[in-house]
Amino acid sequence: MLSDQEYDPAMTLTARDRARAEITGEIKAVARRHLAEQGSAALSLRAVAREVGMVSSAVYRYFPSRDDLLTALIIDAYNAVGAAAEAALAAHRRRATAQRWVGVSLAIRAWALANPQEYALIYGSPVPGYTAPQDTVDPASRVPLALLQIVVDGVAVGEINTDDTKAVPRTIHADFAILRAAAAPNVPDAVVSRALLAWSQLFGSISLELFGHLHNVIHDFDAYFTLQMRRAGEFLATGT
Amino acid sequence: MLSDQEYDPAMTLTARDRARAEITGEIKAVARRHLAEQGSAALSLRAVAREVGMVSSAVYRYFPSRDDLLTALIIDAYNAVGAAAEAALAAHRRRATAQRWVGVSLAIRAWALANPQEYALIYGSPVPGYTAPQDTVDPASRVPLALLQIVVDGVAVGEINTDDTKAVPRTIHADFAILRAAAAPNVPDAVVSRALLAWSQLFGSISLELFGHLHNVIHDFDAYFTLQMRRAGEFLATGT
DNA sequence: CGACAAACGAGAGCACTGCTCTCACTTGCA
DNA sequence: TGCAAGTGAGAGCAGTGCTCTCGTTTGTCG
Repeated sequence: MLSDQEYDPAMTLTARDRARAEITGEIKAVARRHLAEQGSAALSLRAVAREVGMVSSAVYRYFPSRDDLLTALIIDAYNAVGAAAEAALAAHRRRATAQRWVGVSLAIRAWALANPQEYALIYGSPVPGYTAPQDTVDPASRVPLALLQIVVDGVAVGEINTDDTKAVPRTIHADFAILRAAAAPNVPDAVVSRALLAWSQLFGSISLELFGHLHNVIHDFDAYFTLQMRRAGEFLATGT
Repeated sequence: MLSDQEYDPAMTLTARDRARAEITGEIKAVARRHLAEQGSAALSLRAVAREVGMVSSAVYRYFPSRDDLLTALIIDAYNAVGAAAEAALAAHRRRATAQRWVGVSLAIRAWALANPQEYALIYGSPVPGYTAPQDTVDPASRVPLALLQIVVDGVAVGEINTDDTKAVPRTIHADFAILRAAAAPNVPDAVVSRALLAWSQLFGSISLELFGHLHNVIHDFDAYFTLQMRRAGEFLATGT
């Protein structure tokens, strides 16, 4: 497959660089497995090093601290859930607004159920003392942007009720205006407000379920979540 | 004040029992301060012991493990936020349903802002490997019950729109029936559903704000939260 | 009242953690 | 070809949760 190799970016890299990338990836992969199995608090650099077959100090050549390793996992998690949301968004391209909301919501929840520790890592309590580096904000915004796209498209095709013209507080209007200019053209304040409310619902519903607050209250979580997101989608689109 | 001492329950306890209760309380108080200052992950039994003036092994006479100390703090946190919610519920007794929702919501958020680490402890990602002991479920249900009480009262006085009679899935109907029998008499399925959705909104909004997901999006958080809870209260009461 | 068991605090110790520093060795570039 | 940068190993430090043993204090019961 020589022709393939011509396009392989690894060709332009030195052997050392390739080794470095490979080992970095292996460390991350092992760390991700440990995270999934025991949670972020139990993630130990030394344990990861042991499994990779290195001594702990060697891992520090690749990640300057445990927090940096965790940051890498956080970025990966944001990208994974973001990709899931974007895929669902595309798959439901031709559906009505409310149905798209349900579709993307279900995709996000499915990812969360499949990767609960990663969900907790990014949407649960921030690791104490941990401040999100700038590298995380782009991946972190993929899900909100995907959800917002539903609204933007819905408004564009006239599928979203924009009758509500009640004024919002001045400061909020300013915040919404920035958001509108950046990612939500022609979406009026009331609809932005509904979208944020629906986002809170989605995030809140998944967290309540995953963190055990619906234990012994709801049993058929699949049916419950679908029911609630249908209602949320209807509310988002029609305002009722 | 001899007459006071007659009613002092400590009188019936031995000196050792009183000392034990006092030291237990002191440990908890120091631990709570450490929690508030550095978060749950940084809570160290040894550091607490040092500050209390004991050696670490002595603390184990009072709390069998770090997890048990954390559980005590969790129960206290649930009770604190529950008490705040109940107080707001009582204070807004005579207000309309939507206003009561806003009032109780604001009280819960105010508590969360004043005690962010404790909020994260109970509503953030569960400490990995930590399974909630039975002692936590009663304190944990105080907030949901207070919120549900708004709905129960609203239905009782005919202030909540109960026109929506759309059927919910059978399994969900069963779950709602249990909830209705236990704590929500005469509240129809659709209203229970709206209440749970509003609860998700409340919890989701506070978490999104506190965990930094609205950073650079919303700036006037007070106005934003009030606006959103007004809308949620309206939705809860009227279904629109 | 006096014995005995339970409760208690201190100290040492074990296995683990994140992280640093030093030392050899390898690799890639000038 | 030589030299600096990159790499891995090992020792070590300060901290953690937790256990065990040891005297001492305390409450109860014969």
